[in-house]
Amino acid sequence: MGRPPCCDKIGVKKGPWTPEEDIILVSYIQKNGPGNWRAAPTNTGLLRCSKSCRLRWTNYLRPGIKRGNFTEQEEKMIIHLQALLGNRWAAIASYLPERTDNDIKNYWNTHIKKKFDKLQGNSDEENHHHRRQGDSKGRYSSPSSETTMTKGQWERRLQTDIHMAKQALCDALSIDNKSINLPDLPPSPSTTTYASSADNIARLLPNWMSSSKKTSQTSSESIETRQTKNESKPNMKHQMPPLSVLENWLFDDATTQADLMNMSIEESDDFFN
DNA sequence: AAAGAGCACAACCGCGGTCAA
DNA sequence: TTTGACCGCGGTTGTGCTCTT
Repeated sequence: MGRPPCCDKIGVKKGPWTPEEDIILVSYIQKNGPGNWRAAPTNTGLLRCSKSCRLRWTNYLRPGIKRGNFTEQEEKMIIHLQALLGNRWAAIASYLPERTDNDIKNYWNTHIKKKFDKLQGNSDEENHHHRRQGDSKGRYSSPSSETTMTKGQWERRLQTDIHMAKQALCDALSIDNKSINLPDLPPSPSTTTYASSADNIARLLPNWMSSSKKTSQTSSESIETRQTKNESKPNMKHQMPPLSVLENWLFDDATTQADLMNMSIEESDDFFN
């Protein structure tokens, strides 16, 4: 069909958000809740497209977002979840509720990927395993992109990767179960720039915390504020299973996929040697 | 102190999925 | 069944900041 860009209207503002714009958007969401982004620009008078409003909210203004450096445990989680899920940052972010998918994606691209690049040539297994993740989109979302691979082969390869990733995640979980519960972490050092601190908005809007449905909203509680309106529909990001569920799935699922695993072992020889 | 390089991250772009008419 | 609109996601880019020379 060819959809025209959503932001090609004349007069739609682009670029960094100003504090004033943030306040307007937060005020609007405070009244109406997140969702119905289409109506946000018209109802608020913001010269922004709906997409930009949604992105600004989800990546920055939303309560409960933790900023600053990633902890070692978070990094470990990201690495293993990425191995498990591929570049599905939103899904990964659902297990790190205080981090946005954008943050995780950026962190992966700027930090973790470099670490693996450095390891190239030193550890074959690591390299094979993780380098393959880099083109996961092509492999998983578009099997046809590999010209010689049949659908069956592609599915088996996917199962193989899932199996390997599960093993890796099992290892990580058994190494440090504490990390699963995302214990209280010391406040991360926030940067000084405006755009890196959502607390600015909270300060600008003193009623924000108190007038929301949950009166005393802590960082973790704020996750529940996402369960509003539009978000009643199934959405992995907002119906995040507890990590114990992930653990159970990891261990229980192993039996149900026994056949596939056997198949995968043969396949895996091709991929990891 | 200045200039260039590299880094970090906010924001944009384009595509796919979903749903209603 | 088709079409169009909206939403969400992942990849990519642009820009400001920091580091190095």
